[in-house]
Amino acid sequence: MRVSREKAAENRERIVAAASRLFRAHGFDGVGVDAIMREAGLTHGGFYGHFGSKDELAAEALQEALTRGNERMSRFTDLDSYVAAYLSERHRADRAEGCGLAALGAEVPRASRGVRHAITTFVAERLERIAGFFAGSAAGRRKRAIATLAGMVGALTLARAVDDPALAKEILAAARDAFGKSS
Amino acid sequence: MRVSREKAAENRERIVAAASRLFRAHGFDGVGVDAIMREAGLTHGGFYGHFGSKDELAAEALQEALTRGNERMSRFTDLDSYVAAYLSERHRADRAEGCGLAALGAEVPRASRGVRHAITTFVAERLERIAGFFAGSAAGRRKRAIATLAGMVGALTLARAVDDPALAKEILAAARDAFGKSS
DNA sequence: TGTACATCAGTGAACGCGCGTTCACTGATGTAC
DNA sequence: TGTACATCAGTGAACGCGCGTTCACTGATGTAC
Repeated sequence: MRVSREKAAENRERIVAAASRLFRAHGFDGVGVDAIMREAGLTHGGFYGHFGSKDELAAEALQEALTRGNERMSRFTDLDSYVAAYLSERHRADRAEGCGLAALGAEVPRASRGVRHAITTFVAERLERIAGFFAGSAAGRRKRAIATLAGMVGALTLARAVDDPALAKEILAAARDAFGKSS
Repeated sequence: MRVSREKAAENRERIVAAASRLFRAHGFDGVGVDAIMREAGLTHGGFYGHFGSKDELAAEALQEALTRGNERMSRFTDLDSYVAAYLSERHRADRAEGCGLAALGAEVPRASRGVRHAITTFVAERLERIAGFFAGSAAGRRKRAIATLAGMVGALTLARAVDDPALAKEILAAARDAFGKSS
């Protein structure tokens, strides 16, 4: 059953969006092509009409997750609300729709070149964005931005890893307090 | 070929040690029972004489990695050298022998109960250890310990993820500077 | 201390299963007249 | 604008492969006398 070019392009986007969510929730190795295509409302056979390999999709899906993350965070104009949104209980609980860096960052070193490149570009962008929240010299703002991004990613990872809800909450609160102040 | 009880116990330890290294290097899903047993110098068939499942081994191997990590870090008596050792180029490059939390932390939320429990205990221990480096009220020291541990784990994750060596180096240096001061 | 036998750690073939990938086919879409 | 045919997005069966796990077997170790 052939489908209109418009519909095919829309299907492709749905595959990327489904992969983006499923990879963040279950890791690159934790989701098969089959599950991704089913989530997108298609059958697995059509996959290779859109992508050369699962790996190629992984790079594109992570890219998409990171871009969407940038868009979502762009509405915050001060460090405090920026960090509070990132280190929220809601973000902790929702890996599938959350930050791709926190969800997949640890898997990146063993992933393909495309995936690593997407992450590198994203980290550079994020650092520039966060540096903009600080005052002072360019070098000082950049160093503070690095410490802030590291603290955000690390705190979210810890809060998600731990199986004690009170400890998770405490980690998020302490990190919001430590990293949410630009002065 | 039966083997002495002593030798069998030693073999079991070698399996755990091999798994601990391979899981940290390639993730829980990235290594098979076969590869672990081969690394331990055995054949895969004997695996289920020692462990009930791969998952059971994963919990024990992570536990071992974290315990060894605590031992390795116990010789540092001040925050500066503690953080410098953790955020070193050497630690960045050697995932297999490095911190289990940084290597596998992101996979923990989707792992078994045993794995999550091991991580939680470890995080609690680490926080107490780091809090000991600070002065002031117990609550204040604890909050600083949380921010420090989050920053350490996040910075190592970022430095490993990025494919630009200069950026990786910059991240480690900035984080050492930000998190290595107890005053 | 020496012998006879039971035990059981480790071996390697085999299992079912799900994975990434391929392919012949279908039938609606796009195009040429 | 309408018809005839080529194109090609999507389907579903099939592929080889590696995975986690099982099992009959082996032969050195441990034990009972």
